[in-house]
Amino acid sequence: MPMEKTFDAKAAEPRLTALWQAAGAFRAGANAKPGAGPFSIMIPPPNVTGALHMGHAFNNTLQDVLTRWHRMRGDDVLWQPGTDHAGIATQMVVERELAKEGKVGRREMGREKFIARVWEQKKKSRGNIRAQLERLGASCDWSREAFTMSGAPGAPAGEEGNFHDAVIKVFVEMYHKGLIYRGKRLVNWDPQFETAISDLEVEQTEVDGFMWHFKYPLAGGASYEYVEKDADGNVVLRETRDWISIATTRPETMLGDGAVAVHPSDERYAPIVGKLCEIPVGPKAHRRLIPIIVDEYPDPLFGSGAVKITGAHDFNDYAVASRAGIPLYRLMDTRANMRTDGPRYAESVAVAMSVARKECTLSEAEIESVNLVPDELRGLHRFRRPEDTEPQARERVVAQITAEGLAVMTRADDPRLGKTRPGPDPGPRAEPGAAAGEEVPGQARDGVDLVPLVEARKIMQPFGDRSKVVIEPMLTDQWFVDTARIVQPALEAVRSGRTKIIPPSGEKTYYHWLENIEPWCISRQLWWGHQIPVWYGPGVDEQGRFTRDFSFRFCAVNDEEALEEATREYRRLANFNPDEIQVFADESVARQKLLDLREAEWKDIRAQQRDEFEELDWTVLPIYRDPDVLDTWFSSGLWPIGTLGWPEPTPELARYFPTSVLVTGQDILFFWVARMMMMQLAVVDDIPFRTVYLHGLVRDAKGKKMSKSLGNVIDPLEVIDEYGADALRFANAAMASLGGVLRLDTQRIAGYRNFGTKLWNACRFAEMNGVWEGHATRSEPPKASATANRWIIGEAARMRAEVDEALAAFRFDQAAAALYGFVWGKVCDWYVEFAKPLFDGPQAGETRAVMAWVLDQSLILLHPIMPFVTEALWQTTRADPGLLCHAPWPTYGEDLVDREAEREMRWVTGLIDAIRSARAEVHVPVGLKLGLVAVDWDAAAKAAWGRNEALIRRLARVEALTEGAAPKGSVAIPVEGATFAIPLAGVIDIAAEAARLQKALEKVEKDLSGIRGRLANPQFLASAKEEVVDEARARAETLEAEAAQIGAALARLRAMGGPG
RNA sequence: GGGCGGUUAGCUCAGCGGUAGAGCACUACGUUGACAUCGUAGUGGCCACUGGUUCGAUCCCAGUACCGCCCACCA
Repeated sequence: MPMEKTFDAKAAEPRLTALWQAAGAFRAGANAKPGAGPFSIMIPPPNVTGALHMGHAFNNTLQDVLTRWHRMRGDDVLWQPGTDHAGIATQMVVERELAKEGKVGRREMGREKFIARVWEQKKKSRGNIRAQLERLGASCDWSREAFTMSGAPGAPAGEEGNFHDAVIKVFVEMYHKGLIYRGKRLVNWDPQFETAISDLEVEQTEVDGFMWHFKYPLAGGASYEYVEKDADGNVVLRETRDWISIATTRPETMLGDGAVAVHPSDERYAPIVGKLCEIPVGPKAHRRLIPIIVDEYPDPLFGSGAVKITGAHDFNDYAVASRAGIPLYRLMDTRANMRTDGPRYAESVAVAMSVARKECTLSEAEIESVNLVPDELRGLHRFRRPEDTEPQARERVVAQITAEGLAVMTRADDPRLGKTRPGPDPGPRAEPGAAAGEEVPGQARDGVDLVPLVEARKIMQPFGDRSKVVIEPMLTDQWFVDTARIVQPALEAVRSGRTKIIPPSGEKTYYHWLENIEPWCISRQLWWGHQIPVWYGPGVDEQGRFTRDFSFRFCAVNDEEALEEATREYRRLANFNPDEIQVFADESVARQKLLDLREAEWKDIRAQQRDEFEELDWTVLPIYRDPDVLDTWFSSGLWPIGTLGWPEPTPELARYFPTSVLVTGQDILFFWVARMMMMQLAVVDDIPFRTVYLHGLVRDAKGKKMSKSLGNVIDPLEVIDEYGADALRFANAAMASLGGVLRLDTQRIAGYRNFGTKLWNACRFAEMNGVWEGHATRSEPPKASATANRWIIGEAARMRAEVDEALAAFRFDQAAAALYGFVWGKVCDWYVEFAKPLFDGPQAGETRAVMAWVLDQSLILLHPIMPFVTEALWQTTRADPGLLCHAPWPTYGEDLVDREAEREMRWVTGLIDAIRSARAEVHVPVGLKLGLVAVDWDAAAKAAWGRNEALIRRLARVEALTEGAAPKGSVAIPVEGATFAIPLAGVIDIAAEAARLQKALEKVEKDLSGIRGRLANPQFLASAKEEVVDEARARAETLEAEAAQIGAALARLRAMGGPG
């Protein structure tokens, strides 16, 4: 059956995928030679409900190239696939689905049902990622597909696996080593998902914002002399003030201020340091007073130099407040609405005031219960969102202060005011300027009118990377990994070179981050994830009485063990009957249970005798599990060992860990790579991978980030539909130069599709000429006598070396370039053309054998990058093919390079090029066959001609050769060791030929003058390396000869008496 | 503000001490025993700028400008 003109990727790809799968071709260890060393890659797990995007396509192409390459080389290969449960992202997807289906929300559903629903969703989308990766040709071992939540409680059948065990085990161990701790800290709070997130999940974005300036009156009407000086110390302003000026971008947080801070060196405020000032919000009768303190943090040159300190809602303020012992007053709830809980405002203020006056100190819990939000602001959102029709807390606060005359005023024409007034918060995606409320109405220009100073300015605002809402710093109890204590080995592993990061700039970034690492907040207030294995029970006070604060903690691997441990502990403390301790899933139920106990039962249990104790109607002592789940990155941080079965001592773990290479985007260097390094080293005391290959973000052809809103997203599956997976893969490989920006251009993909067609047609040509008949694949080339055959064998050997070298150095672009250049530039452009005349000659047999070998090598060496078209060709061109993906990778060296043949082919192709070029320049019709005259040639040229005459005549389209002087009206063809002439009397324009030769001569002379100049410089001769000098001499000789030949031709032309 | 990159043909990028390269695009010609998803020939570059090192710099060093990315951030 004759081959089609093009490769039908659409039909072939599924067929080949099935062929590979049926053969188990990608199983761990498939095609491994006896005694082979391991090569393992862990896939960066995509989100389980996700879809493959271009970044994945790129990333997985590179992994697959490496995997296929090593597998063909006979290494013991594992490419471990799997997916990530992706806490926030997946929970978001499912909640959205629920909303779309009009079903009850997550909270109404309850935790257990909701998690079951997420597992359903997982089942639904299961196979998506796999199918998409298979379309790309990814040769993962799907029989080992892993999932970061496998084996978790509630996991349905088919999700057995022990990844969950691994995660819990690590938590428990780290807990007991003190590497994980719980604490009340200021964390980044996402009010959309109502969870804490880590620093890395916060995006700082510049948005249009406003800065308000307010007066905080001094307590009791006190006043001071405010003196402002310029840089030279001259007094520029002196006035008596009974207030201090404060600037803020977040007026609503004023309610929680604990102090006003100034720099210790700031003379302006020295007179009032230590005094109290008034927060100008809330009912006048209950104004709160706060101290004016000194701290290094305020910048005297910025704003008024005085900063309000809101320890519970700002990271810098938190640090100041901690240093100064200023209480931290939380103002908002989990949705960033102003708190509605706790005592009324008046009562809360009274408590806060007595703290400020140092009349009493409060415990953390007591501070927590204080709600300083004025009653009329309670329940409002922190600021007005687009969907809010009414002013929220921020606007109300501003209005109150302004109405009271405590806004700092300025001339209406103050340029700082900007054109707009504060409106609803625009969110991060809004266009610049969209923060606009209404335009400021025209003002009198005489300078008399004064308006509140509200500066319009760009401010950096933190947004949740998934929710895109403004992050609120919140004071909450969270779990942290004490990263400072596990970071050193991770740093050391890279410093020492045990793990290598490429490109090297990645190492610098890695060091920089790890050397300045912050504690890692690992608890998330979500439901989908690994629930933290910690249980809380009632505490026991010094008198041995139970307390209601659930301050006892037990860390264990599951409910049963937690119960056992709790029993042990309570028995020790209170001689307690284990049957009476129960685990509750829900904190509030547990607390209620505890409240239900009669007051008597609380009293001094330890003192009770056992029998007395039993008389009490004591039903149960509740303990409950921490409702939070772990940060997704905590579990994916264990991906390398977790997928290999750890903590079980599996053979795969022994075989494939540490893994060979991690291929991933540099955007998750911190999120994932650094954490895997730290965790693997902390848990199993070994590096997770020997090499980390980092690549950039895939962008569109113009270098823009692909995004739905820009509409420039290129779907890899659509690309595969249109051009085939091989084209996309080749484009990906070709883009992958180290450290470059990745711009994906569909034009380029089309070009590589054409490359596949080119290869296809070269094979089709071979097939039509019976090249494959009786051919057996072998790594050593057949013996050849024809120069072209000897030459192409050497070219193949060079290419093979280049490909191996490039892949070993992760230079996928260079490997791709070498293959492209060989297949198209050497095989198709020259060798196939040479073969045509050779097939008619005495060397037809050897030529067929060599062509078969050369195409075999092309298929083998291209296979890692273009698996489909190469496998398809492999299958169609031989009777008993086996699988190309298991074909042995060649190892022959450059000893196959035949220098003699190479030199001769250079001469032959040079002559052909020169003739073609000359013909084109003097406009000889392509179809016209011309005579050729050897005007002058040496023995080598004669011999080369003799051996390759048929090839030259065919490709240069010339007739038989004659010897003799250049005929009148001929074109001169100077080549090494010979000058040829093409008789064109009457056909050519002598002037045009003269111009052509003149141009050629000028170029040669320009080159020559450079080299002569260098050779004439004694310092060059003295300092340059010997071979450089020799090379220059040789080059000069060649150029001189060429110049002479052209000169002679020109002279002949002139002698002919032409117009030139 | 700190860190890391980049600036080479119209475009996208290689190269990185001694002849400036590729692909695409462009121009002209072309149904030549596989391929028009093609062939042949060609046009196109003070290798960002300024200094320095060197016999010699696109390449090494310093500075400048512009462009990216990451981290931190002034209330």
